[in-house]
Amino acid sequence: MDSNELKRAGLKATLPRLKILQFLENSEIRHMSAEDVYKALLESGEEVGLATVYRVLTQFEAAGLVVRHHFEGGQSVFEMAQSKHHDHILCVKCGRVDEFLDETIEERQKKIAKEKGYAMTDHSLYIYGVCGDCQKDT
Amino acid sequence: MDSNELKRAGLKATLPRLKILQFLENSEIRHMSAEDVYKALLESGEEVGLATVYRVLTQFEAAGLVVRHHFEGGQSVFEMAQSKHHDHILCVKCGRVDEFLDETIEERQKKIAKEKGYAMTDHSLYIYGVCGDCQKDT
DNA sequence: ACGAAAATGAGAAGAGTTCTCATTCTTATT
DNA sequence: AATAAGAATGAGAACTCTTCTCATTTTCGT
Repeated sequence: MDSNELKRAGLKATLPRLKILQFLENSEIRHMSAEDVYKALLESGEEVGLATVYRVLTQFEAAGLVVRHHFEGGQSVFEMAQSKHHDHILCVKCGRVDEFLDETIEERQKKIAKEKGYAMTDHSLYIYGVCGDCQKDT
Repeated sequence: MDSNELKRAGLKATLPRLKILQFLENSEIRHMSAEDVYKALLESGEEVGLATVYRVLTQFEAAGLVVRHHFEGGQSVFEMAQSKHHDHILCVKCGRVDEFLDETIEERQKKIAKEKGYAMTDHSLYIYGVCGDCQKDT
């Protein structure tokens, strides 16, 4: 029962929130825009307003349930929060997204922030390229 | 005379393009949105349409004269291309932007792309934090 | 089950950016 | 220097993504 997960996050267990959370948890696709979520719910017969999807995803983000990314292309993309932080490498041809974590890079970033006098709050690293499959397709 | 710079880039030396290029070259502020450029030109008495500013900046980007960044907040930010690549560290309070280059991080990224089977085309790294000045202001 | 407070849905509105198309400018050629 | 063809510009419409408004519905503690 996901309602407890919502309650723990300080959110009332409303139907739209439950549907969105379940959908995110069960989807094999890990990175989705608000529109993606909206359409997928529609197709599975669940009616949730688009404004609500945006609102709920923003609330989930604030609650730490999901993480928002700003991939190139302008729109926000969300994924279920995972125990461990990670960065992303994206295929510019097919849109595939892979994840990675590199401790050396993490360390270096902290070091740079310190050197520049910043109290680091966050960082985002995206590597863009052509994935193995797309390299084959000429 | 900047017109040669434009010609070298394969662009006709039109007045709007010259104005925008000169403005970018002479501005102390290095990172500016299309709207910033548009307004600054207006204030200095140079009338250039907003659509033209967007178009020209995109052309400059394609020609390698400027680099486009996607800082958080949705809008594109441009800076004159420099000889050396660099990444950015941004203050979330005052919007200040500093630049850095870390060879270790650069190397690691290439390594990760290779490991994941990607042909790397680009990457973007932004560190967010509170700059020294803003930490003082409580 | 009731009522106060919060959440939702539909559409309007807003921000940033691109598109359309009539007019103007650039440039290669006289 | 004048010309003509093609490219660039400007104004506003249009588009995309996202947030806001507000009347209606839902949630949840009592």
